[in-house]
Amino acid sequence: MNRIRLLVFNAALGVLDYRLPDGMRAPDGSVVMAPLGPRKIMGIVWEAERLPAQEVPDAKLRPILEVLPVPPLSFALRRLIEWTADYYCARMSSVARMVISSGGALNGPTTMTEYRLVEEGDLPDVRMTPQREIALSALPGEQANIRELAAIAGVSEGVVRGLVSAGLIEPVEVAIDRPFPPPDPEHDIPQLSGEQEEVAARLLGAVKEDAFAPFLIDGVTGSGKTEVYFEPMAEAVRAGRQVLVLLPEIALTENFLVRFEQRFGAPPVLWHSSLKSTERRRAWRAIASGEAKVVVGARSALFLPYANLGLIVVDEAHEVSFKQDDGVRYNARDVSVMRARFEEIPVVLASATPALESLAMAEAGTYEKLDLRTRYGGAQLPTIHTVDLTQEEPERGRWLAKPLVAALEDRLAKGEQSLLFLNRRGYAPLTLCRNCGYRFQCPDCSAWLVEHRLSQRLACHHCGHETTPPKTCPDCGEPDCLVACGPGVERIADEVAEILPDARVMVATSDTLGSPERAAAFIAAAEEGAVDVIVGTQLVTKGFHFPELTLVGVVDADLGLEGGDLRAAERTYQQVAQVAGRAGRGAKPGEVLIQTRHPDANVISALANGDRDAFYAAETEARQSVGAPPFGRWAAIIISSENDKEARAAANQMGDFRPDLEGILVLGPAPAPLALLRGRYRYRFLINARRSANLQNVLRGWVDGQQFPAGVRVGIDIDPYSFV
DNA sequence: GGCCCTTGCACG
DNA sequence: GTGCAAGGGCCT
Repeated sequence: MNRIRLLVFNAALGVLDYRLPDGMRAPDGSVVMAPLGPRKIMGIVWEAERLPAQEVPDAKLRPILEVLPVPPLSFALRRLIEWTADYYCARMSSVARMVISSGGALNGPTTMTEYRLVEEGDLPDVRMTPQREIALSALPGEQANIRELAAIAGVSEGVVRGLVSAGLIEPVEVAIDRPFPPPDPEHDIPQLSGEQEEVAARLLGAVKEDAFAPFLIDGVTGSGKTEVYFEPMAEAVRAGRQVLVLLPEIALTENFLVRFEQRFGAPPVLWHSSLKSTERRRAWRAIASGEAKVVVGARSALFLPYANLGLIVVDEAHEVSFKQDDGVRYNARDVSVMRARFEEIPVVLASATPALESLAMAEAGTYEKLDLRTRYGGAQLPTIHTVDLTQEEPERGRWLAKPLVAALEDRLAKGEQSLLFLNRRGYAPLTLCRNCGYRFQCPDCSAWLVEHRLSQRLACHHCGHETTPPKTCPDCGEPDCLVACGPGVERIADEVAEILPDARVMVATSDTLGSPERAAAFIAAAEEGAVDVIVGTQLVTKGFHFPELTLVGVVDADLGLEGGDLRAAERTYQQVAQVAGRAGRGAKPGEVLIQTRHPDANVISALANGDRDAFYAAETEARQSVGAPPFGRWAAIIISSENDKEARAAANQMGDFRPDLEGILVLGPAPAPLALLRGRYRYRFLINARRSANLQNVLRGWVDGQQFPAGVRVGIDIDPYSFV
């Protein structure tokens, strides 16, 4: 009997045994289809001794149906799946799902059908409807499958199908195995500075050695980190190996891609969540076959089945967006290092403001730290001043203090660019009724609706709920009584337009730069000098390089210190330092003005004095005193249900069985700061543990030992970044 | 008795 | 996750 064990793609089932039919070969890591009752299920062949399963007699085993025509998942990737599931208390099947993230890539035809609008000219005469009009105006230039087109146009699939049968949208066959142009490592080798050359040479050596080696590039903003890590990438490509570059935001890739193409003469293979299904299949197959040499992706690219990975680079490694939730709450920075360990290859974390955890690893000698201390091309680091808002209070309804206004006027007169940073999308974070005090709140979340004046809507930033702002108060019925409270980037842009009527102002947020095309257009406009003042969120804190930008204004440096961030001080430091780094990257020196109500706070004074070491020292001490990372560990447990009573009862029940162990402190249950999110009521435990404690085992034991009603969900977040 | 809904469990 | 069978309540 040829028994095989499968990790199946079903969270509840987990592991099932099957029979391998005679003559069929399925080595460990093979992706297979197996029968399950009347249905089919996908699974991965796994080493039986590493995957515990309930014993089942031979007679009950059914034969698997087929082995899918893709390379088996490697030994290293299987170990990574196991490690990730174990460390983050996630199900292995959920992690495996991120590997097989392109369902269609595994089998099926090598062409797919996409649809696009028929060219002008020979349009058949058809009945027009409002929905069809919307589709026709939204779809020029788009080509995708029906579901994706419907999503792009914001109409139902039926409308798109109707247009297909009416002959206004035509099908196009697209081959999914079209090759990607290979990057040429010798295309345009740059002239590096002495300091850059040294770091590049060290990394290049590591790629040649082909062994696990974690590096931390600690380079000031504008020091040319990208050019430095391009060289070991080129070396890996020369050796026929694949390279993975992780970037925190898609909006960043545009600028990155231009530089990449200049260096390598061809674009890299992209991987991010907004790829269309054909693009996704094509990239997945090229990655699995080894044809994709350089993959540039968001965090989800980390779990792809690279055939022959030789190097991982994590740029802006301090970024919090690397820690998010795609079904599994994992930190891409940390998992990258583990992947490199299993693959036995070098990994490079690059940042101007490394996380305290990363610096601690470097200090302990686990990571090799490589410093870039000077800006490339002789540019100077900007001078930084604080503006004390308690002394220089802007008038009511205004947010820019006099010194900042004067500096903006000065730059405009000189024809130089300015950047105003405020980490708040939209026009105003709260809208209320002047008459009765009614506040617009999301029906599904405990959060205010944010006014977006450009798009004329009130939106919840947590769940996506939207309404159009009414003319009268929904509570008291009073007309013209709604007032915007507090600033968002749109409001700051309005204020700039009032103060500087001649200035060309541009808002840069995920709302305005959401797509790669719009991001590219923004960058082009800024580079051409077609913009005088950029008002942006964290999206503009990194990655951009505008030589004429000489002034950076931080509208509210205290904003990040509020709210539920476990590393608020560090995050504020990083954001402000990063955005400050946008100033004076060309020949002209830069200036940074930080508006704050707490100029004496540790973070702010460290920023103003350019004294990073002082900040990190103070932060280290603060973390040490409360046992926060890297000195201790945090975990969060969120219990949620659509029914508040049920959620509270479950949380209290969890509380009754809280672990009482040396070295583990359990706080809670308490309503989570976002007590209602997407219609679910949420309660939270925070767990602080000594490094030596086996935190994951304790949490698993605690959670698994309990039964809850069907509607209750319990989520474990290891190394959480926020309280919410 | 028939019908519908909920619940529990198998599914390898 | 999903389908099916068993059990219970309630209508005809």
